[in-house]
Amino acid sequence: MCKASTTEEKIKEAAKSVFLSKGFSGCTSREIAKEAGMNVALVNYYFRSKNQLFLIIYQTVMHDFMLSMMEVFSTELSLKEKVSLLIDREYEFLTKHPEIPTFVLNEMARNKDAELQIHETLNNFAQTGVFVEAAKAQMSGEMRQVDMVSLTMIIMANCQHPFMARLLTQQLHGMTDAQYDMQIIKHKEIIKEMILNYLFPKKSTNE
Amino acid sequence: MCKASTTEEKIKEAAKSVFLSKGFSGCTSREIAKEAGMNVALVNYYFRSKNQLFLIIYQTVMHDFMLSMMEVFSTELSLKEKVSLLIDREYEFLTKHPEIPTFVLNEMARNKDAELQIHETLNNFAQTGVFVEAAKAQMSGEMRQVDMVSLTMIIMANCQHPFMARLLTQQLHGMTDAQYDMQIIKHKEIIKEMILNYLFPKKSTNE
DNA sequence: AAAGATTTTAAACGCTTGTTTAAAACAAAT
DNA sequence: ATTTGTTTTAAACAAGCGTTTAAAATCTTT
Repeated sequence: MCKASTTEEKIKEAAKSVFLSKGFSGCTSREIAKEAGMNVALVNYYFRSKNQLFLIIYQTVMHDFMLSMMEVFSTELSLKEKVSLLIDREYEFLTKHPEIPTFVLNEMARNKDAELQIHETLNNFAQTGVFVEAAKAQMSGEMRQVDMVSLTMIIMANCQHPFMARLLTQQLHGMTDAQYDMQIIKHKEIIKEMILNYLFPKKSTNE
Repeated sequence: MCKASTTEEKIKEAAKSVFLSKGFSGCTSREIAKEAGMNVALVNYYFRSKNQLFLIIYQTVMHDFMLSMMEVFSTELSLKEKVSLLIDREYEFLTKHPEIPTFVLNEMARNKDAELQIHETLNNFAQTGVFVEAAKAQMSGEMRQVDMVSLTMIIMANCQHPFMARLLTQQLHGMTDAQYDMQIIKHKEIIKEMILNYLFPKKSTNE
C-alpha cells in the first residue's frame, strides 16, 4: 500500500495489516514476516517478540482511533455543529480504517488486566473541555439533558457499528460490497438527522 | 452455571463458554476439556475435532442470536410497538448474553467464504413479513421513509454496541461494572425515545 | 461372575508455535 | 584487502498445538 523504506517500517506495516485483519491470536510471527517479505528471525531481531511488536502496533492504532474521535472538539464551532462534524469525521476515518473498532475492542477484551490501557488518550479527552461545554448547553436549554456517557455511546454506536457488522448486515440483506458502500453513505445522513433531532429538538412554540 | 447432565452436554457447555469469551483462535482444545473437567481425547471422542465442535456451538449461538431479533415480529402489535418491544427484548437478551454479537461478528470475519453462513435464519427473517408491514406503514405515512437496511442498522447498532464496547466505554468514563450496568438500563430508554421519535415523528398540525 | 460394549484416560503422534543460535551476507572503515 | 560492525538468513530449540492410539475403567447384558 505504501513505500516502506526501512526494514523496521516494512515490519511495522506488515504487522499492522496482519494484526488488524486477524487479531493477535489469529496470526503467527511467520505470517507477519512473510507479509513483510523476510525471515521470522529478522522480525524478532528488530522487535524482540511477537507481543512487543503487537504492543507498538496497538498503541499507534489506538492513538489514531482516539484522535479521530477527539480532534473535532478542539474547533470553535457550536456544540450542534461539533456533533455533526464529528459524525462526518468518524465516517470518513472508518471508511479508510473499518477494522479498527473491532480490533481495539477485541484486544482490550483479550488483555483485560494488562498493558492495553488508554490513560494518556483519556486525559486528552477530558482536556478538550467538551464535557463542560455540553453541560453548559444543557443548562441553557440548547441541548437535551442527556448524560455524557449515553451521548458518547449514541455517537460511537451509530458510527462504528455499521462498519463492525458489515458482513452480517450484507448477508442479512443480500448486498454486494458496492451496495453496502453506498448504504454507508446514505446511512451517515440518516443517523446524523436522528441524533441531531434528538439532541437538539425543535422547540414546539412555547416561549 | 447449569446442571450439565451428560458428558456430551458438559462438553458443549464448556465449549460454549470458552468459545464465547476467547473465540476459536483464542483458545485450545485442552482448555475446553479442562473447563469441562475431563481429558482432551474425550472431547474429540464425542466431537471428532475442535472445528466440528465449534461449528455446532456456532450454529446454536447464531440461532439464539437471530431468534432474539426476530421473535417480536410474529406478534400482533403495531409497527411502533414492535420496534419498542424489539429494543426491550434485545437489551434483555444481550444483558444475559453480552458476548454474542462480538463472537458472531468475529467468527464470520475469520471464516469468510466458509460454512458460517446464515441461510436458514435469513429465510425465517423474510417470512415474518415485517418488511412488507414496514413498507405499508411508510406508504400510509405512519412511519418515516427509511430503507429497511438502515432501519436494521439503527436498531442493531444502538442495541448491540453498548455491550460490545463496554470495556472501552467504562475505561473512557472511569466507570465500575455496577455503574455501567445501571447506565445500560438508562441508555435503553434514551435510544428507544431517540429511535421512535425519528421513525414515527409527531405530526406538526398539518392535516 | 463373566463377557462384551461403551466410556474415559494416559501417552504419544507429527506439526506448528514463539524464540534463539550461529553462521552467512553485507556495509563501513582502516 | 582485511577488519569491524551491522543486517539477514537457515536451522534448530523447547513447548504447545490438534489429533490419534491403545489400554484402562466403567457400565450392560447375560
